[in-house]
Amino acid sequence: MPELPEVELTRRRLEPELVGKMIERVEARVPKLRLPIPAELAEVLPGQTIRSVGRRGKYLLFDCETGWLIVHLGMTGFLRFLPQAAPPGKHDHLDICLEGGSLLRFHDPRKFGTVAWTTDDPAKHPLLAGIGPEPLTPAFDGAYLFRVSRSRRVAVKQFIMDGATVAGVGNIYANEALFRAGIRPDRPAAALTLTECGELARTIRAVLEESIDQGSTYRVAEATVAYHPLAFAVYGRGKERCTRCNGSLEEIRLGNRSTVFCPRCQR
DNA sequence: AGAATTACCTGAGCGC
DNA sequence: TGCGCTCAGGTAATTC
Repeated sequence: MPELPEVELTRRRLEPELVGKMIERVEARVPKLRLPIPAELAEVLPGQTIRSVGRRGKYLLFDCETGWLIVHLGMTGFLRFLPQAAPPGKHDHLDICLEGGSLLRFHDPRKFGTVAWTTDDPAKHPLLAGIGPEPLTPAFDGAYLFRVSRSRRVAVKQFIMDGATVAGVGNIYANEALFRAGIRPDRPAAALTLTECGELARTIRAVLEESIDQGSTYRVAEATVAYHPLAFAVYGRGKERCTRCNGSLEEIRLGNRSTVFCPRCQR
C-alpha cells in the first residue's frame, strides 16, 4: 500500500526515465479502476512529450504538454518503467507506450488506483482542489494544525488522515507520528494544545522524511519500490509491547481503520 | 459544516 | 484440497 514516501520514491525513480520521452500509444485494458479511466487518453496523449513528473500528496502528476496525467496508486497500485515491451501480466491495466519501445506500466490488483486527465491547472482538478498543505513544506506546521482543528471533534488520527487537513498522511504514518508525539489517537482534534499541534506536525514530517531517506537508500536502484525497511514502532504491532515503556500496546478501530497506540506513552 | 457510513476490489489468512 | 468467511485500506460519494 503506497504511502506518501513510496509515491515520492516512485516519482524520483520514474522522472529520469520519462522526461523528454514522447508518448506513442496508450493501451488501457480495463474501463475503470476505482474511477473510470478517461477514454480520451488514447487520443490526446500520443505525440505529447512528458516534461516532468510531480507529486501532490499521493497523486503523481505527469506534465504532458497539452495536459496533465494524474495517477493515484490506491492501495495496491504500482508503476513500472519497462525499457522494452513485454506482454502484460495479470492486473497490468494500463500501458503508456513511449518512443523507442519503452513503456510505463500501471499494475493494480485491487483496482483502488485512479487515473485522470486534465488540460487545466492540475491543482484545480476536483481530485486535488480540496487537498491541504504538503506535509514536507513550511506551510504545514503547528500553528496551522492548531488553527484548523479548533472546531473539529473527530479523533485526531482521523483528522490528520483527512487529505483536507494535510496531504498524503495514511494509516501507517498517522499511527507512527502520534506515537512519537505522545498523543493518543482517539483524542478529539480540538482538544490538542498549540504545543501538541507543533509536536504532531514535527513528527509527521519526521516519519515521512525518514521513510523517504531510508527508501532511497535501500530501494531506489531497484526495479520495484516496495515498503522501505523502516521498523514501525506501533503499526502492525497490536499484540506486542511498547518499544519505549515495554507496556502492552492497544489496538482499536477509528473510522474503521486499525489503530495501535501505547496507552502509557500516549496521552 | 462536520461527522459517519458506504462503495470500490482482490489476495491472504483463517477455520472447518 | 477447497470452500466460505473476514480482513486490509485511500478516498470519493453519499447520507445524516
